Amino acid sequence: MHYDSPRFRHAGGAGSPGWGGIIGGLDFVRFFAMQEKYLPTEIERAAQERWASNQRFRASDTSDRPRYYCLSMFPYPSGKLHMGHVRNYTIGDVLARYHAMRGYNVMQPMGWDAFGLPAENAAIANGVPPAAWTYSNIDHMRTQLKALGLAIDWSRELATCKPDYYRWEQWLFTRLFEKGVIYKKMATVNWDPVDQTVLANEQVIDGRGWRSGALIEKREIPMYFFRITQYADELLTGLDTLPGWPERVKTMQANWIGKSTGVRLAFKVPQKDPAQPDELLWVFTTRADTLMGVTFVAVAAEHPLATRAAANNPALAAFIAECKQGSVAEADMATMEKKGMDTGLTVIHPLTGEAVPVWVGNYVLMSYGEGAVMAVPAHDERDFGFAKKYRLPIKQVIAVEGEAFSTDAWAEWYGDKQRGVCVNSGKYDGLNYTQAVDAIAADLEALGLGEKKTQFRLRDWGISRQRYWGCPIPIVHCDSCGDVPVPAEQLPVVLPEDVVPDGSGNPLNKRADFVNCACPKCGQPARRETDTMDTFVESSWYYARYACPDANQMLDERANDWLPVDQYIGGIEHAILHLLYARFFHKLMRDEGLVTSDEPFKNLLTQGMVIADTYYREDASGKKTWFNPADVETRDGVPVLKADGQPVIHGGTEKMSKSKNNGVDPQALIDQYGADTARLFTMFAAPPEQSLEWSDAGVEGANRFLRKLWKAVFDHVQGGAVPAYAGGELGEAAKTLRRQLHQTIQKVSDDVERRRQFNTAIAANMELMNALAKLEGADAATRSVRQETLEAVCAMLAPIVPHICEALFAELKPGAALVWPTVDEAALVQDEIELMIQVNGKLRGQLRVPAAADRAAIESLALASEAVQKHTGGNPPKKVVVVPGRLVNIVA
RNA sequence: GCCCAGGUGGCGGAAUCGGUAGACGCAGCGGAUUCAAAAUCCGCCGCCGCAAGGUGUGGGGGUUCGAGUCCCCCCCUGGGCACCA
Repeated sequence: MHYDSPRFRHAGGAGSPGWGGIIGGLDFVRFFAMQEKYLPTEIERAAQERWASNQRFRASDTSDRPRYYCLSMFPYPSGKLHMGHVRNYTIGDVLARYHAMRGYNVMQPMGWDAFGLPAENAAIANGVPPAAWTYSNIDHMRTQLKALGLAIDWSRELATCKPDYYRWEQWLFTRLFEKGVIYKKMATVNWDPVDQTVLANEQVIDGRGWRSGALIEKREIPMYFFRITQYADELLTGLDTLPGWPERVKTMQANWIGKSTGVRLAFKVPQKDPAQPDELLWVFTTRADTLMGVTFVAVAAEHPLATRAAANNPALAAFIAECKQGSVAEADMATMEKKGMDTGLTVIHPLTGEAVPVWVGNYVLMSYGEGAVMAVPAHDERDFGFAKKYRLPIKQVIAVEGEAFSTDAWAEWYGDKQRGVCVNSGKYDGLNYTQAVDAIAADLEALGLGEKKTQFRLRDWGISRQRYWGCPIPIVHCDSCGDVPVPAEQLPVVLPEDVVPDGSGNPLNKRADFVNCACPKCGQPARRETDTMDTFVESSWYYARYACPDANQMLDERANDWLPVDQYIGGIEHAILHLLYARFFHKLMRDEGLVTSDEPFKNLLTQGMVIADTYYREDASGKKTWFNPADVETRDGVPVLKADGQPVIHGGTEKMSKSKNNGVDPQALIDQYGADTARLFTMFAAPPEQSLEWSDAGVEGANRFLRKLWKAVFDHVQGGAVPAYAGGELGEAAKTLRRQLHQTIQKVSDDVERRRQFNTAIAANMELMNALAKLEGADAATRSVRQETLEAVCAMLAPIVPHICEALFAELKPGAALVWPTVDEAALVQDEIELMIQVNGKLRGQLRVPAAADRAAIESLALASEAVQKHTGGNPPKKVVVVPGRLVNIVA
């Protein structure tokens, strides 16, 4: 190959043309001596070297061209790229390159979400420090990303585990701590009593620790919290300002925030000593209209009333201890068997004055709401089941006309707010939901025992992690001054990188050089906080840092120049947590004067999951070992490990992840077929938003198409240079092909720009190429149409398969810029169109009519047609439906 | 359990606003080329049926001249559920 052939010219001299190379048109000279055979490895290496040496993808901070900030969610450096990454980053690259072809100043950065649990797990398994493991993974994955030929501005690369990144996060933490946006309170965690460590929810399997197998306990520990609930309303209403977000994501976020209006009310707790003031047990309910149907109250195991009752009740104490077993995950809490025990205590109903028994329920959580709930078994399905199980009374207080209530079984209408009317409720009888809630709330308020209240399901964001590999929380604990934030001039609090965790607690606690420090306030010896931050904190602001990665402050004015992100692309699994935290953080930064916009991401594309089969084996202790699908084969319908031929268990089809070891490495695909084939196949397999069950069947077809494209251009170029069709008489075949070409440009533009559906854009180009292959003739006019078509196909596919398209385009039109093709409206005009004929909605024939034919003409032509005569027996139609351009339906 | 998606040939998928179901590709089958194979090219390809035709978009019901698309109920798969990221 002649990479330095005489035809090769460097664009724009020694400067840094950036994406401007495309606009300037200087970059697209032949950089590759064309051969008949398609040689992806050579072409891709040559193209990538050119892009790197020209700094083609450098985004300009000063250009006056319109900007387009295209961001894909940064990866966790788990070791190798998997197909989910390839899909995500190719989608982003297609949009970035498309906009560059449209003349935008594009920024597409990349970085590393580098803190996190897998690095500690790897350390435990292999004895390698998380830092070294992470940096080596980053190096490998960067190489893999570069091999994909992504149009990334690598000068903006960042890694969240580097002090020059996380120092600003610590700086903001101290500001927010002083402002009261961050505060400390107790929170419940999974405690492994054997390993003496806090476990993540994913490390608790069936209520046991993943390594020790020990029964997990719930433990209360102090934690720092972001007051996200203070922004709940804005996070909710802000969704309405995001038309570029998928509806499903906005729905999920709105449901997660869960704004509800209800009534907060109190039951009096009787005092032994009447001189004591009344103690109140508060609950929140959205169904105050059913207050007269309350037959018991349930409190959390940690509730003070429960603790008090258990003091002289060993059975209750034992039950409370049982409730404290198991994980804190909501999915576990919601699916476990509902259990309870009577405390023997009663409280006083605020309106009736009746005594209501207090139960401890394992499904009530202390940290959510008031830690207590009122139970109305007749009108809440969960309470109904609980009451049946423990033979508690069920009192109907809502009736629906025409429906009969029975305590034997639950019926949907028992919980119906719309149709229900109060009964057995004294003065409230006959009131509907709204009227009853209003009346009861007013009465409670008059008694000082309640008021209407808006409540959110959203809880404050606890960010303390009892782990080593994370951003240190910049707090110093001083015996005399309390929790003291580290002053700005002492930041960053640097995490030592030579640590190897062993799975028992946070190793930072054993590092005297880290822990021991002087109190920034009084100078006395003090202890540094050893908890680190939730890694969601780093991923909540990285998008802003890309705009000014070298700033000697958290963000500078360049952040506002680039933000909000024009297009964010990432997995649908991030629909709630990451995207909600990032939106929240953006508002925190706004309120600190760091950014001016209200929302970080203008448009969002949520990529569907790439899923693959999971396989595992279980040892005697129940510990699972996961095997990669690449190492498993099926023999006689049974999955077995290739290495030993012994069976493995199929664990379902799930998103590719490190923990389930079902990530498929794209490297083999790239090595065998090249990056363009990998990119084309990934985009062709399914539309971006749809989940994709991985299979590489069909990769051959993608590669075959690129070889055909290469051959078509090669054959055409052999015939000598010819300008693209610019006007003049054409034969019927060439004219038809030109019409298809411009229909394709129209369709593909819409697919990429509006629909973001690249599989159909590719299919349309394949169809066009199939049609082109059938176009015969070597006359100048036909060749000019062929030239026009090949130029357009290379341009339309360039965002998807950039290496081959640039190489081919440089052969077709040396020195010219790759720009997006435009539709020639004149080429679209048709004289005749084909209509379908239906009789009673069934397809019975076709009809060719002049494009200008009116309804009456179409109707009479259709009625006269053989198909209609045959199926109606010549009888006059009852009705004729004419859909212009589509069909005629005769109703006989 | 709760919230959000999805279910179309042997397979991945298309059908954009209620109007030709199965584009495009894979696999398969038949043919050409070849000493042979690979590659390439041409043709066929939902199911039942010799055909005419019938039937068909997870299942059941409904609206409509007409439903993969809209409405109701059910089943299955995937994502999320606050310490995987």
